[in-house]
Amino acid sequence: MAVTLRDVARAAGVSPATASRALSAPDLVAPERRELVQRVARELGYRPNRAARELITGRSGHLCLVVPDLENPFFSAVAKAVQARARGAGHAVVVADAEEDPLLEAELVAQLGAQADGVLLCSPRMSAEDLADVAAGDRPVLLVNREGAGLPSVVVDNGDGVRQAVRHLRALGHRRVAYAGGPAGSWSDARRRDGLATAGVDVEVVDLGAHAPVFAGGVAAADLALASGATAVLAHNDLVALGVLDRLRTRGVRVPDDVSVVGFDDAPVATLVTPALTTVAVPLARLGRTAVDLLLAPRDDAAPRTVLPVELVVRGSTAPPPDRRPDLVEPR
Amino acid sequence: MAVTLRDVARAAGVSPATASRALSAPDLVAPERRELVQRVARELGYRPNRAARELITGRSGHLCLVVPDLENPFFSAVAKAVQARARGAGHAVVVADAEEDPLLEAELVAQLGAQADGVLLCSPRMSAEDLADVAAGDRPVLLVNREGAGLPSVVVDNGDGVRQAVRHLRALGHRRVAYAGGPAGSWSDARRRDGLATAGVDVEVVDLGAHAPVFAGGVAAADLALASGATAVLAHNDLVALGVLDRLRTRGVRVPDDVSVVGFDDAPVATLVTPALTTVAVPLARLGRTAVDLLLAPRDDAAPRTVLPVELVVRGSTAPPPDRRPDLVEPR
DNA sequence: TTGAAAGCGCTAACAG
DNA sequence: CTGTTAGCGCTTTCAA
Repeated sequence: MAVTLRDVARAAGVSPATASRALSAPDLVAPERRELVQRVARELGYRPNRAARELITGRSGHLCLVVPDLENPFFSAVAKAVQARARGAGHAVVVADAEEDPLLEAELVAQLGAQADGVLLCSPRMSAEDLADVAAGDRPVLLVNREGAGLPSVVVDNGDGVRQAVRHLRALGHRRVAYAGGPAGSWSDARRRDGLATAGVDVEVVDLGAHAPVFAGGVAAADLALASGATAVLAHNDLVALGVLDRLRTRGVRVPDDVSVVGFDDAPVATLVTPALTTVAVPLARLGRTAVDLLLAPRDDAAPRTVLPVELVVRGSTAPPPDRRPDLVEPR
Repeated sequence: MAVTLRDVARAAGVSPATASRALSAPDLVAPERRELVQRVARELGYRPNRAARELITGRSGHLCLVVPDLENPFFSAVAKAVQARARGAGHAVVVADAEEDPLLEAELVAQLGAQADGVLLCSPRMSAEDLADVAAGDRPVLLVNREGAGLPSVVVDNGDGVRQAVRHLRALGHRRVAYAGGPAGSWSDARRRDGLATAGVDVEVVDLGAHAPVFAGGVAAADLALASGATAVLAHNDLVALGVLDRLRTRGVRVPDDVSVVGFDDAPVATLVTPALTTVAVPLARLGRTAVDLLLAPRDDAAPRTVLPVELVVRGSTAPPPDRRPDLVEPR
């Protein structure tokens, strides 16, 4: 059997209450007894029983993180940061993968969130109604990469991101840009479309429709992009951009000579390919850290809506369009 | 306040004991009362308090998964599978990222593992001694991608993997292959070196030394590989292989025309690049699922040591070496 | 088959 | 500042 607080108290010659206080609220105990208890606890290898503590305090020491897909580098980056920050704050993290399924997502939140000190909902795919239901619970919930239901949130400036991307392409001389959008219900995708509509530069944007936020989605989008006559493709995220890149290459289209490609997120994969991806860098680690800080902070005022800045990173996948490069040997 | 078992019992007109049994051990309750209680519980939205249950049963309903780096696609793939399988078995998963740090790893296992129903240690970097300490605890521990300390384990056939890779290269005509190894303490890396030594084919293997199991490690290894005069590089994993690919390209070396590259794992990134990576496919999801099954299975016999098969997947990054391709326009 | 009662390990009043 | 007491929500003897 494990060492209990009673064992420590007995060995230190104090009552269980004093032992408890010496470890959990040191200020309430006389210095010498406090240190005695702490020393004894250490020597005995005492580890508080979380279940017992939770039963009375109502706090489990667990945070719950729900993501649509752990294998997506965006989410694994956030998960890593969340996990690290939570550990620093004395919390363990229960991670749940919703498999891009809105229903499973809602169920996971209900199940796992119930016994957690707080829930981090990352890019939730669930409907606004389900989100409102989630928000109605008593435990704190924080949205990452989505806003809504009056819940506190951390997002990035999606509109500014696409604006930076489009301006970059316009500066290179592109006048017709295709947008390979993300999944239908994606909140961030909607924000990016808004940004596109208000980019304020003389660029025609062709909407390629919704695509799964993965490599295969990009492959499908590439053909549409080519058919659209656009000279540049802005992808929902880096994975999609990579799919575009791959398909273009398969079809004999050179990047960036013939077509430019821009990603979003700056996930680690962005620099794993050639040409390296020009992309809108999202502060992934900061997103995760901020989420934990906000979730754990005392909720004094109204639900805070935090917006983190993004920054275009120009790499090898963007260049002037063919018609702007008369120096090319074979312009077509 | 949440709905408690007492509430359910009262509403159903039975004692708390009966209500408890109706939900946790249905066989012990008369059919009609059982169904009454279950219906009332459902209607009231009753959710058992895990802490209270754990306090008495000793089971938390949590598994603990410790990985060296959540952002490494190998581990995120395993984590995803573990999480899915655990959910199916009614368990939540606490995920911890040890940041490739053996000390932090040991600490995490001690902290988080203590109150979990079982611990999944994936590719642990810790010393054999620390591993033995971990094994000495009372809760079940299962090793993934490592064997040792008399603990049950699930691994893949590393030796067979490198053997398949080397035979493939030999068949293409390569006679000098460089091995870009993984981190110094890596168990799987040691197994692969063993496999290399006993590949049983007429191939000279050049050891490039230890490298971080990430992109940057491969970049460093590429220069060594070039200097070694090898015509093919076998990398510790796909990330390293991608680093090799990138550096070779930067230095003007064509893959696979001048040098062939083989990865290990077949992580999703393997098909995201051009040329797509020839690699030893590891059944990542199966690894995770098997780990959960074994951890949760009643430990009847001695610690099982499961070995999963691997399979070489030939893609575009391997081809005959230059001297075997006299048809090339520019052999050098 | 059911209920009463005890208690898991810990913390939070409440006195002293 | 410290000890006594009670009890968190649940399961599990033990009797009935």
